[in-house]
Amino acid sequence: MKESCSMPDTKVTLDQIVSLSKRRGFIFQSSEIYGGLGACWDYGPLGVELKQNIKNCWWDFMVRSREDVVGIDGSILMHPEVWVASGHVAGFHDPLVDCRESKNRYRFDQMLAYRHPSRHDLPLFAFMEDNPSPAEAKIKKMAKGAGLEEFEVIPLPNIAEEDQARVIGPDATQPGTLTKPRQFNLMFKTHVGAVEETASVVYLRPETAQAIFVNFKNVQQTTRMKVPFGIAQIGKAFRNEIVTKAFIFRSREFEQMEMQFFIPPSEDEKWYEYWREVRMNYYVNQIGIPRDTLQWAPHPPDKLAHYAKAAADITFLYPMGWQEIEGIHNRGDFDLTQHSKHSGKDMSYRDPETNQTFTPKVIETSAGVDRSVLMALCSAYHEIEEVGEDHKRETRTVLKFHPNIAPVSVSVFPLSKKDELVDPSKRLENELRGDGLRTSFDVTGSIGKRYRRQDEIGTPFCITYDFDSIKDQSVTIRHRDTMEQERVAIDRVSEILRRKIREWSQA
RNA sequence: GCAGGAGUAGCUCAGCUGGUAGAGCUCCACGUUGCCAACGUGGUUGUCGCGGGUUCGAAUCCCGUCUCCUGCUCCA
Repeated sequence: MKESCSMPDTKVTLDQIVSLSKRRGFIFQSSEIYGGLGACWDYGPLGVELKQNIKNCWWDFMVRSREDVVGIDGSILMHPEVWVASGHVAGFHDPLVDCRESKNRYRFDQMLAYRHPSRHDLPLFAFMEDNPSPAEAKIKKMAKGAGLEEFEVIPLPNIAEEDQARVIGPDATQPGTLTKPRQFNLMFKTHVGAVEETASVVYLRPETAQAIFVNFKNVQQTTRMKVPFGIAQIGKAFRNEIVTKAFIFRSREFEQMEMQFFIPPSEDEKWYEYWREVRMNYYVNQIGIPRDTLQWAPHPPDKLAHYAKAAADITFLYPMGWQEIEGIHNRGDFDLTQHSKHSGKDMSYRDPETNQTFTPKVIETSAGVDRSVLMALCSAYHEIEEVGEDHKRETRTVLKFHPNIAPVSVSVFPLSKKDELVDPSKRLENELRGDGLRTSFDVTGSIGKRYRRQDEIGTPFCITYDFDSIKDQSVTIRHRDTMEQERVAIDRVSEILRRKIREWSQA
């Protein structure tokens, strides 16, 4: 019997997750043999199972188990006008300026500058349109006798090329530290049709939500759903991120799990509260994330997105700190109103009971699939120090996945590779697979090595078929988290395992 | 985007001031063992991230480039 001591304080690093992901086939870098493509990742055989389980979990919870939510699967390419209506065309094309001195970045079109009309020996003092005071303070110090009232204010984009070198940035002390404005197109552009013409430009959607909004009427009328009800969707979205980050946390191609819940205008506070609670509980109970590694991050009113009335993020304690895993937003009626204006189509809803007509408001829950995968990996990762009888210390790496998301639920081993054990254990595996369990089978190496392999990919249960099994028709179930073993009859294995998985959350 | 660090076997990494690549683990086969990384024997694996330059000769020096990590910044 070995003693084990868990070390929950040992912080997992992103490097450990990246290394394990590659070693065991969870996640590979995209196009690796060509040197990789920035911030793009491929899911391997175990990774795709984990990801699929996470998506299925979400879909079952948000759609199939509820009467008031239905699903859609919208196309990635949409009419370009959709992104004008949604505000993305305007919001995603900001010209930006960097300051080499202060390391700040500014919206070029929001920058102004104080310029002296005649004194070319003086610098130009740039400032943001809502905050002129730092520039004014600098003028007092540096203007060599010229008073503030002598300066004229002009937009920075109107300043001549040759004067750019004299500009002092809003947070800089030296002139000439601002870069030239650069246009960032955060939406991926492509063309419909084989011939590239301006008229054929379309975008890869930067969020899945718009497919839901533009289909609001279609879905409502075909399903005869009554407000309040929700429309859910899982799908890919694309953003040409300037800064990618932290493995699969922020990539340019990613997958979202979104639900837009349509409600009467007066009920938005109530439903906003409701969905925040539902979504937080989901991570704890369905995915098995410890509550103390999850936290709310409300958006302060001045930082809200252009569409949002209120918003809060669920954040998870990743190796790189607290980061967003899901956003719950009160979008108001912004989206339906915008699409109604731009398309000219009526997007309002008539309540059959009150006969009132209104544009529904929307509560959005928007979660990142890839971020959830990373969260699952980070949260599950444990290194446990084992001390053997010979006092040799060794580290056991265990992914403590909730069985709902574990890529493999049960692995079956014959104790020896003799046919008399291999054949019946193989039959047992097939039987379990037939009962809907995700199974694997391993005959190679020692039994201990096989347990450790399964630990490392997070398989919650292993079953060993030994020489006694032939006589007593029983096998050993070995538990990943406790390493305990129990002897059970073969014809009850499937039922017992499925019960353990079902009751896992309550355990 | 800025600053710093790093890219050598599937993984972790060594390889000094230039002399045509190495360890541990993993993996595979056979034998042995028979419930927690066992042992023995044998075996597979590298365009030293990529491109160019210097040199008789480059993993090593120089230039460029790509990718990853960390911090800052940004984020619908």
